[in-house]
Amino acid sequence: MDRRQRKTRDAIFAAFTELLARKPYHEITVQEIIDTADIGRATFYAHFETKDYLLKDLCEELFGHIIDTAMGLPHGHTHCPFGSEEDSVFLHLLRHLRENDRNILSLLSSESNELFLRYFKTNLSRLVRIRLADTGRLRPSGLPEEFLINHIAVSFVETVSWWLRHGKEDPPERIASYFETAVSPLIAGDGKHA
Amino acid sequence: MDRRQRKTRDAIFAAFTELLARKPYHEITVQEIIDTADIGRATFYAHFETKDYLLKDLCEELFGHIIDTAMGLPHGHTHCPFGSEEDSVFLHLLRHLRENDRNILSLLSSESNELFLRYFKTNLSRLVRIRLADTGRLRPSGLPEEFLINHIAVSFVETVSWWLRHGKEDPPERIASYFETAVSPLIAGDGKHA
DNA sequence: CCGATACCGAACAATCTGTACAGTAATAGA
DNA sequence: TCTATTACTGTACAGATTGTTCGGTATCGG
Repeated sequence: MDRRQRKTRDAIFAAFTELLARKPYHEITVQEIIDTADIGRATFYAHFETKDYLLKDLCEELFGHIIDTAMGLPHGHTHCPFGSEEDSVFLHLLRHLRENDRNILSLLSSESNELFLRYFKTNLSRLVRIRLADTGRLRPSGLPEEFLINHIAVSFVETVSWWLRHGKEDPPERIASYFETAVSPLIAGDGKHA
Repeated sequence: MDRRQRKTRDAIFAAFTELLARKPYHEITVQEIIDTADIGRATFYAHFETKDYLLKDLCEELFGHIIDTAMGLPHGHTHCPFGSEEDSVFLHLLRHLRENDRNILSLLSSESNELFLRYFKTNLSRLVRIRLADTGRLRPSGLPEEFLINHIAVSFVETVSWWLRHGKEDPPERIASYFETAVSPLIAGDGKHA
């Protein structure tokens, strides 16, 4: 990809991210993004059809990347579908988030965080689905699979959201344990492993 | 309140609700609302500062009403904080929702349903908080109270959302049981009552 | 019946959007 | 290095939307 394109694209993402930290999404105008990124008007529209598509592309890059990384992780060697507390994917995700890679934490803490939490959830569902399918057996809860996947994904996203709203100082390990406590009763072989 | 005001207000709510069933919130213009409600431009702005405030007022009326009603319900005579499956507040809520009172179901099923689910959650948290405080004891899960309240509220909202996305034909009783299965492990005395 | 109040409808400036176009600068590849 | 291609600039533009103003009319409550 042309170096100019990359620079412009990055400048737009950076400007957009910066603005999102200051004001809600729907109050940000394309004009502001253009001014902040210091680019020509036509240039913006050469890259993104609209502000909504900009958001979409940004989210797909961010969460697609994070989740794909997590999907590539080894699935753990324990009998627990989600791994023991020490090496669960979720703990990995929390640790990764805390590093504020690409300002993803800022976005998830912003006034428009719901937008990002939604994308987070969508991508996370993929991961949960795979993990459940891979490791097979669920506790016989009688819940439809899709319901369960959704429930777990949402629970994690809400846990992250709660983390950011409340004690950001809480270590990822504790947050992960909250999450596990909330959902582990629904998962086979993950009852009380510690 | 002046009869004229009520009529106008209702007309606006009705028009807004109708439009929301057809297109997402952010694609609806004030002009469309005005045209659909068949009122003068200045009249709209005499009632609502902005489209956002219209949404806010509508939601507060809808969910405030529904939750207040539910809060007024007897808290059940069983030992279960949330009542047995047959008379839990949540089952009540599901039944009430199914009646599509004031088109609340349409709104929760619309493309902009996230907007409404958010308000739903906010109001629901109030109810959950009260119920938990009233009936006292939680299962000793070690989770912070606010975390637990949020988790339960979100789980219910997501359950409703799932209900609307999937089998709308499923009876409220079954949906309620899904919800109870998902959260009851966290609540004292509500483990396996059936 | 009458004063108060809500509505109408048209007009208004201000803002934002998305597109077009002609000129300039940077890039990739030979 | 040279060249054809591609991306960016800057301005200008039409169209749409917003929120306000104001004189006139209709409806309400008492």
